[in-house]
This record gives sequence, structure tokens and C-alpha cells, in this order.
Amino acid sequence: MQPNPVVCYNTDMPKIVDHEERKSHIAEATWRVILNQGMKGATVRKIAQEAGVSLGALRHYFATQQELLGFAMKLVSDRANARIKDIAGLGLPPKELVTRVLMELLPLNDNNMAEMEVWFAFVFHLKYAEEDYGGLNDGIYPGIVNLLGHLEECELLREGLDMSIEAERLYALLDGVALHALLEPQRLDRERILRVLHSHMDSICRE
Amino acid sequence: MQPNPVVCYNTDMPKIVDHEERKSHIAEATWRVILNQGMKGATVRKIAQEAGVSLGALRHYFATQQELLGFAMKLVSDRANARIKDIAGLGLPPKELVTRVLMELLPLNDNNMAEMEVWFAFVFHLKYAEEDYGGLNDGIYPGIVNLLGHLEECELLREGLDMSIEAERLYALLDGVALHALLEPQRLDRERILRVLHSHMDSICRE
DNA sequence: ATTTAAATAATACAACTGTATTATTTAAAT
DNA sequence: ATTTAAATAATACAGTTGTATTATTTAAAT
Repeated sequence: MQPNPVVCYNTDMPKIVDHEERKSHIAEATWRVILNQGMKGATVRKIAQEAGVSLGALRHYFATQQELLGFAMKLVSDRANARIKDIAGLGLPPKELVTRVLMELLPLNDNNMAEMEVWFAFVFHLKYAEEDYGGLNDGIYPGIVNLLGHLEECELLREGLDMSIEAERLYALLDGVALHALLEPQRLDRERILRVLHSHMDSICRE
Repeated sequence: MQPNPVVCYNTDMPKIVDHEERKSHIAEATWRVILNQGMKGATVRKIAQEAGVSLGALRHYFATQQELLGFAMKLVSDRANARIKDIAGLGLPPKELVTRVLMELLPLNDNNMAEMEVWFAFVFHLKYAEEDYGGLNDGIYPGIVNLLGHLEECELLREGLDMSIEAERLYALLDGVALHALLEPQRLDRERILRVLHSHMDSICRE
């Protein structure tokens, strides 16, 4: 943990730019490069060019490439979590709430589509880049367990379901649909994605 | 289509090694490198070293890296298709047949696990490497449509199902489970994968 | 106006990349 | 045994990579 340059307010040092804003700006440039050229094209030089900064400027904010990629990946997760939190505070009825949250984990609009594509790229990259890869640790699976638990508490789920397996099945369905929508968008358009999701929700919910 | 060097039998040229066997040997080395270091580590030099051949020898069989990767990817698909064809000729009852085929598309053993990991790596790589990427063209989705159609002909499916959406749902479930098993093998072990698959099969089949 | 350190820029360097070139070795045919 | 071309090996080259180094510019404080 090195000293954070952002907290250097009210001192004798010059404070010119918003450090965190600048880092996010570079992170978003990283996303765009990954979307266009894949993780293989995400070199520090291309990212600097996409962000409109020099190599030295980029290095001033991120000491290494790994640090930059880690920051850019975390920012994806933060943005998605913020959106989901917003939905949770909307006061929707249970089944609608769950469906709306799950929709946020699917590429149903351009923003989510790009976000998921970048996310998958990061996840695959991490599996081989990290010396000790111990599996994913986004909290999506536990989150889905909670969503199903909420439906059951409201007695909206069919009886006799194995909750753990149902969570696994729903989670797999979501990422599978997302993956296929990214790879074959011509077959799996927005409307078809929604039909699959609603079909599954109806199949696990009481009539 | 360039002239195939394998057909040069009974001529004045020396015929020392089995050309196709040698190419497959290098392709399998490619798989191992990808498994250990990801697509980013799949350089011609590392692949040559893993295969135990010199850079010049590798280049003798594959003029470019793209040609090598294309061959190695097709070999994955060929091996998997061959296994599925074997199962189809086993004379199993319909539901068992379908389940057995679907199991072949899941990482239920070390061989399939490695095969799927390499396959996903290739698929993602292709999406950005190809100038005009027009979606995947493994025939898995049509194959799943056929499998479900077979179950319906045998009147084993529940009534009122939208076959197209059910195929999409099953396909997503398969690749989602496979993806999660690769990324989080500690949670999604072989037994759990099978429980998810059987749970889904029971949910779409008549009791 | 001067000082100060952040912010940026320019350049350098060693390692690695795909591909090309050239030479050498090998084994089958005559 | 000699010839022939496949098979292999060694080396080279230009381009890219991540990172390091150094110098310059900028704007806030005194």
C-alpha cells in the first residue's frame, strides 16, 4: 500500500487534475481497446493513444500494465454493482425485482453488452495471468442464491426445488446466454434473450 | 486449396514422416501451451519448444501462425465430433442418448475439460483475430435443436414447450456450466455438473 | 515572481514477436 | 553409391512489447 497522492489536499503541492477521474478515463480507454482488438491488443501504448495521453503520463498513474488492467477490471465490476444496487432500491414486487436484477447481468443494451464483453476478456486473461488463480470472486453466484432465497421466502417458487442446484442452473443460464449473445448476436438478439429469461423464470415460479 | 503433400506416394521423392501425424503432434503441443499460458502464450517459439521441434521445422508444416492455430482449433472440433458420433451409434434409448451426447459437451473428465478450455480460448481469439468475424459456426446449436426434436418425436418432452427457446436455453445452460466449471472448478465439480444437467433434463421431460 | 512538486513528454533498452532466409541433414529412390 | 527433395536446423531482421530514465511543462502555493 503506497501513499495515495489523492489525499494531498491543502498542502504546498500543486493540485491540477482529479487523479481518480484521470485513472477512470484511462480505464475506459482500456475498455474500448479491448472491445476493438481483444485482450491481445490491450498494450500500454495503444491504451495511451486511445486515452489521448503519452506513455509517460499513463505510467504516472499506473506503474505497471497489470496495475492498469486490474483497475480497469475493478471499475467494470463497480459500475455494474452500482446499477444493481439502484434496482434493488426501486421497491419492486419480488418476481419483478429478481427479473430486473438478472436482466442487468445480460447484454440487453449496448452498454451492458460492452461491459460483459470486457468482463469476459478480463476474466479469461486473469485465469492465465495470475500466478495463483483461485477461481472467480465476483459475488454473482452468492447473489443469485440470495435472489432465489428471496423468491422462496415470498412463496413464489415451485415446491420441491433444490435451491443450490437451481442457483447453479440459473447462473449458468445467464452467463451462457450472455456468452452466446456476444459470440452470435445475429441469432441471439435482445428479444430472444428476454424470451429465454422469462421462460426460465416462469418454469421455476408458481403459476 | 493447395496441393496436399500427403498424396506424394510412389514418386521419386523421399517419404520419411507422416505429414498429418506430425501436424497433429504440433497441434497438440499448441493445446498444452494454451492450457498452461493462455492464448497470449501461444507463440510459435513456445509451441515449437513444447512440440520438441525447431522453429524451422514448425514453419515447414505451418507457413504462418494463423494457419497453425486454425489447424489446432479444427482438430479440437474434429475430435469432439468423432466422440459424439460414436455415442450416436450406440443404440441407446432416446433420453439416455440425448443425455450422453450433452455430457460430451461438458467438462466431466480431464480430456473434455482440457478440450473445452482450449476451445473457449480459440473462440475468443477468433472473435478479434478474424477481420470479418461472422459468429461461431460449430454446429452445436443446430445439433441441440435436433436432439430436442428427437425427444419430441418420441413424445418424451413436456407439452407446450417452445422448441426454439428450449434449445437456446439448453445450449446456454451447457456452455454456462462449462464456463463456470473451468473458472470455478472448486465449486462446480463433476458431480454437481451432472446434477444440474439431470435436473434440467427432468424439468423438460415428461414424468 | 519564485518555488515546488505534480503532470507530461521524449527517448532508451532489453526481451520477445512473426516471418524470412540459408544451410544442413535425412532417407527414399534410382 | 549417388541423386533428390523432404525434413530439419540455425540465424537474421524488422517490429512490438513492458518498463525505465530523463527532461520538460504546468499550475498552485508562498
